[in-house]
Amino acid sequence: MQKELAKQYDPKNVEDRIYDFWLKGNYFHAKVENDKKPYTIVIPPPNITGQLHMGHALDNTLQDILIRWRRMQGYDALWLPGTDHASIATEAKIVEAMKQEGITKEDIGRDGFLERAWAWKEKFGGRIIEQLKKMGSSCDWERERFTLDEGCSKAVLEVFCNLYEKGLIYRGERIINWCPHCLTSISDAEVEYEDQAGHFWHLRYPFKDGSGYLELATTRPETLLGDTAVAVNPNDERYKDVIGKTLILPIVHREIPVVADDYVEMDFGTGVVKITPAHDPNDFEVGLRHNLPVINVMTDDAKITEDYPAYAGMDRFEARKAIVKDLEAEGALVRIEDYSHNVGTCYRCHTTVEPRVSKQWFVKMKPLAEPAIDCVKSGKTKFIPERFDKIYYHWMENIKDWCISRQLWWGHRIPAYYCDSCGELVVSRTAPSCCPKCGGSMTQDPDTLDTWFSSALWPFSTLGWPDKTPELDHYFPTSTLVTGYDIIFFWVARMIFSSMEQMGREPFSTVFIHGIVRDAQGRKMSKSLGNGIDPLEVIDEYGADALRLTLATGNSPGNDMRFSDEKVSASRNFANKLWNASRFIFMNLGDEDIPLCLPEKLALEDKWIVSKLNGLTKEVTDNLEKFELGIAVSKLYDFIWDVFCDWYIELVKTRLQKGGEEASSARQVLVFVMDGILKLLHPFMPFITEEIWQTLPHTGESIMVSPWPEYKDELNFSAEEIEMERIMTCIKAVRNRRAEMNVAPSRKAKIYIVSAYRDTFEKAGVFMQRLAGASECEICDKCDIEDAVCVVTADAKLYIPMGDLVDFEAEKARLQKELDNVMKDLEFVNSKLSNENFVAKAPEKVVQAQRDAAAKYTEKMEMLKESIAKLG
RNA sequence: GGGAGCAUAGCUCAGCUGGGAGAGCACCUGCCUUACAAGCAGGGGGUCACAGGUUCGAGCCCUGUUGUUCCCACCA
Repeated sequence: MQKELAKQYDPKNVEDRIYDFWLKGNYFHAKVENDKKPYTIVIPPPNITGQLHMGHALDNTLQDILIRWRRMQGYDALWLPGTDHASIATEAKIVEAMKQEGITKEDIGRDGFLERAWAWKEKFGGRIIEQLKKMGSSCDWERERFTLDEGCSKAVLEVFCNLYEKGLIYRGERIINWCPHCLTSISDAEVEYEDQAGHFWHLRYPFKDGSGYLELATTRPETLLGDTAVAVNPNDERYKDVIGKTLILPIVHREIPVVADDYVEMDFGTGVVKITPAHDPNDFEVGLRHNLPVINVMTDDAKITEDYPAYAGMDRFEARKAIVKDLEAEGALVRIEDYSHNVGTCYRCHTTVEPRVSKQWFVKMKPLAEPAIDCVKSGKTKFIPERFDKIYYHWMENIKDWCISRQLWWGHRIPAYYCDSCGELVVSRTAPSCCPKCGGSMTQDPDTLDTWFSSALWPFSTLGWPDKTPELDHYFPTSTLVTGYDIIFFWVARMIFSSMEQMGREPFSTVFIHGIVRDAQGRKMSKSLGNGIDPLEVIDEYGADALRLTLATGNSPGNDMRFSDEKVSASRNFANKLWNASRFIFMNLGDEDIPLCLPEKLALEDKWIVSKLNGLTKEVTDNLEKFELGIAVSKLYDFIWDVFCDWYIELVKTRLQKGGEEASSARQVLVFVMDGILKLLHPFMPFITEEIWQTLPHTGESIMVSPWPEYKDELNFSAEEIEMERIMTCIKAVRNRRAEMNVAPSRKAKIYIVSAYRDTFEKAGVFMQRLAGASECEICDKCDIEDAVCVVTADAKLYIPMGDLVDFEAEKARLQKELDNVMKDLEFVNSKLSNENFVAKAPEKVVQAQRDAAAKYTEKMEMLKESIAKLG
């Protein structure tokens, strides 16, 4: 570590050095310490792919803030699954290693979905780990990857077999959402609906007996090929007589029945619906009820099958055109209507999904949902903010079975095996050598599991489950899950029911939900819009600390936030301010050893700042306790900039210049307060605080493991706070007046102070000189100076003789205006106090506050009147 | 159709359990005051969306209205 602060704050420099320092010290390694209270945060795995986006940056930042804070509080804080996820800067290291190895983001895969993690490890993991070692990393990267890979696979296998044995996993023919582009099934949660302009094609199906037609409408005429019935509502008078009759399906000329089913709504359209069990979930249900045949008319990639030679091989949308044309030729098309409707699309590629009948694996959700609902209802798991409870309940209560099989090549294979000769199905933790029934050879199901199936096990699979490990014992259930609200269904809900089922208890006690990061215009960042901002580029320009501060500032739970360069730049400016304040302290340290405690004799301003810091410590801790990170950090920002830099440092400059005992105690207080500030700020801005802390006098090896400041009653000096603020009010008032009168700062003038708080203002002389342009200060009982500007505060009257600068008329007008304002204030307060209801019903504290205010205003009014009278 | 969030200064947003409205950025004025011009001092600027209600007192609580964003479900 260097022993001096550079003149210029350079985030890159600071962050590189600190990062290396942490790595060499192995600070990121969590050890299982059973005598310490555990604090565990669950994190999602996708980060390691290097496909970092702002959402990850936000996740990481909030998680890291909490972890660092808890660690400083003495918890055994672990960030799952890693021992090495220091912050988003970790990602920078990985990306750097990738660069060195010539591995591009494209090599890793375009999306950064969870599945890629395993592919990533297999293909590039080793090389990147080697490179990281070469770059000086002493971290146990291998171990982290290990938990990702083998450990989790074992857990997945175990859970799948458990659920199967309990009858909670079944294989069956159902309608599922099929993505013709990805060529896989997707779960309900993975379907995104979007409004699309389309048409309503009104068709008529003739009766077989020639007795006319039934008219109906469809938005997807191509599915007509698979129609196996037409349905009406059983209570519909209009169609009472046609139920049971036979229709001729146009074009195909197949005979289909008219069935009655409650599913049909009488007042929508004509009240007649065509039933295509193979291509619509509702129709499929109707089909089951009426024993209708299921006719699949499309191939995997949504082309018409060979069974319909006229359209075979046509894409579904081409086929639609062709079929409409043929319907028209046949006279079956009545009319076309414009219609806007919701179309389901794949959340990855946004291809229109095709509902499709196929054999898939499902998890029975009803029995799993109940304990999961109870888990939140009973408060074992709490959402922050609370309103997300409702969303969660609603989803859980209306949940359908979860389709978990995917036709993708990456991911965990389903541990199901089929006999090649007799078709026997075996689900097993180990591959069976032969069929238990006929002894034939067996083949494993080629399907893989939904990525969220394994992610749902994260809170315990990463801790070594199903083995009994000390980690699991110590850290489970975990403390906090930090994630965005967009992921509640995908991940959070599934972790809860999986944990309830497998572990018999909640996976975490708190779910801290944040919003999503939007661009400066409030739009969602997306690849198609090209408005995504790469956090690594932001870090390059402003530093990781600035980015973290930006993401933490103004972040209230559950709410979205906008991201803009201006905000990061403001954060960087703050870092710079802190840097310069530290430099100031550093420059004034001298050669003597500064003990890290308060001096015995504290001046007024010392007590003021110490007391303020003490209060801040309590507030920030309380805010963090309530997950109000944004509020906590803005309080720190205000304290550091306004209170510490703009006031305290300025207040002690004179003492420092004077030297001797007074300077020495000032130095001690400066170091003490700065130490507190740095610790409170460390979770938010770890790099710069560590760098500064290392340079200033300190105890301990790293601020990361130094104890979190605590509120202490004996450091509460509320009387001195009030006293100091009386002086500050005067300084502000004088500055204000001088600015109004355009008095050059270089022009000093004597200030006479008349006040009942004589003792206080006896101490104010130096401050008035340095901060209020006073040449000297005199406390007097009464002031008879002519030609003086008069400044009045609630506690004092200050006279500044400024000779020819004083325009008596203007001065009088100013004082009169001030008097008017004070009288207005007084009137307002008095109106309250004269209201009997107020005095009777408001709490005594509030009433007393108003009485005090009235007294203040009266006093000030008297002083102003006196001054005006004096001016003639 | 069901549900949720948001509406506060020109812009982006804070405002904790109700006690005379705040920050950052932008703007205006004056300052290179040996930590900092990425700065310092000062200033202007708000009917807290609208209408009712509860209360001694409402930006905050209740009801309704409007605008806006999102989530869920889905009628062919």
